[in-house]
Amino acid sequence: MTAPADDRRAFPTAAAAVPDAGSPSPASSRGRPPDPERRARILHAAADLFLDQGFAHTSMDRIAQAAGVSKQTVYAHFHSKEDLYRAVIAHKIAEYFPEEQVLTASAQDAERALAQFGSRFLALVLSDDSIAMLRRLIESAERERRLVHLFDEEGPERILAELTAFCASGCCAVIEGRCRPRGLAELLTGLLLGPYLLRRLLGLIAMPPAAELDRHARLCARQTMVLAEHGLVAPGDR
Amino acid sequence: MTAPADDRRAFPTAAAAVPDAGSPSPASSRGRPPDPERRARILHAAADLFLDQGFAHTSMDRIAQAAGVSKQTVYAHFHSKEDLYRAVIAHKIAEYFPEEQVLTASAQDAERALAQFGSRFLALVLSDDSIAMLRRLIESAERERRLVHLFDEEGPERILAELTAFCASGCCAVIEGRCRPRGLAELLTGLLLGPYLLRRLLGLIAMPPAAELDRHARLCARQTMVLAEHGLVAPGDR
DNA sequence: TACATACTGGACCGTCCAGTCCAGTATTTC
DNA sequence: GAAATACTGGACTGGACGGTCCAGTATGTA
Repeated sequence: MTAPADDRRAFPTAAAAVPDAGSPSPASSRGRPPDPERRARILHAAADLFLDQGFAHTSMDRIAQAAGVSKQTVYAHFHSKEDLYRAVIAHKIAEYFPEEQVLTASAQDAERALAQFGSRFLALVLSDDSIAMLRRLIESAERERRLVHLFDEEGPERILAELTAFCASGCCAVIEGRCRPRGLAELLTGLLLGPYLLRRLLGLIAMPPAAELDRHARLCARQTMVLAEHGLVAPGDR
Repeated sequence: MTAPADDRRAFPTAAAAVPDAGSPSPASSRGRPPDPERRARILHAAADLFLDQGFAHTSMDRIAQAAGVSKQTVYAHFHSKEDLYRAVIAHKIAEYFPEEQVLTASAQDAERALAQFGSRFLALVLSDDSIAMLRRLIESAERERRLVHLFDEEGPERILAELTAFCASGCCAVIEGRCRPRGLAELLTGLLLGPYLLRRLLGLIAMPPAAELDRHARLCARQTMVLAEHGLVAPGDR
């Protein structure tokens, strides 16, 4: 049910959407061209291994083997292990947060729209793949500041911006004027993730069933509306 | 302002409060006894290094050097690198979550008590040391299930249980009967951590100043009360 | 004093692994 | 076909590091 998982062929294009930290030498147009299919296989294999074993526990030999490619070829496509790691994370970020608009502005009423948003948000953020990526991002947070910022801009910030725009739009007349829309967006996402995020990161619970997430999302939407009506929302500038 | 940091001498006793995964051979009472001071220094140095470099990036030589002790001595006190790591985390857990009762049941009114709890809770959980430990716990979550469960029982679960007990007690008459106390406790902690936890884990923000945390805690307490009055709290059994 | 154990310092071993080299083969452009 | 580049497979290097060994010294108990 989680979005990705089947697109082994989406790599070349998707990877281009991101500051490409990989491939050395632009190469001339003579001779045999590098095989994008191989590059994709390497990236895919590396993603699998890095995301569930972590950087330190994954060897380049293992990646080459899993990709069905010689180690030399891996190094032909990516300068170093760290480069490959960065490329994997950057690619995953692009993969998890597609351009698609998440909030349908034409929703009947605000609460319902927020609940729908909540369901999709939780399904995305709490998915096995997403949690694995977050784990890796957190473990290398000190060493990979750039990646973390890239993630923040492409992920949380973009989603929050969208949600904020929705809250600020005429769509939810009830809310307007009562509180800063950004604060409202942060409140909702906080409520949504509260009971799950840390437990999920620690591996204490599995991905909850969709029905449960839906129920929770509806509750959170309701809570958000009530708090907004009471003017009980923090200023948006955290 | 964060609780620990000064107690280099508290180790021997504190460490005993925890399932001791370290020291080999109970040893007879003859001959020179092992030096608890050295053991403490090792544990302390290891904690510093493990917590801010991570397991993989910390070598035993480096720990021995930082502790001012020979490598052999390190191995005399702890069977292996993993054992030492476990001992460090276990010790940190005991250090961060002291027995002391966090909630003063004699508080004037419930909301005020919850706000006070919130302040202390945030100061504890968001502190640099605590965040570093959480990072390590998350990064090794797949490999160290036992540690994670130990953490959960000694940390989050105990705090939640305390908070739940408080919510269930006669102290907050407003709330009673309206909703499950456990659900209320989870709601409050979720609201408290929402805007901070992930950003902190990712290193996107520094520890917020106490004044800000206080303000946030008061808001969360208010929000919790309002939601409770509306019966808008999830069942406690997630 | 005799014995047992702890500690030091440093050499040492085995392993793992990132990254390189190379000789040969496959593909593509000119 | 020729030149250029990609890919393979495997051997190889160099360094890092967990863990052990040892000879000598310190420090405790009987």
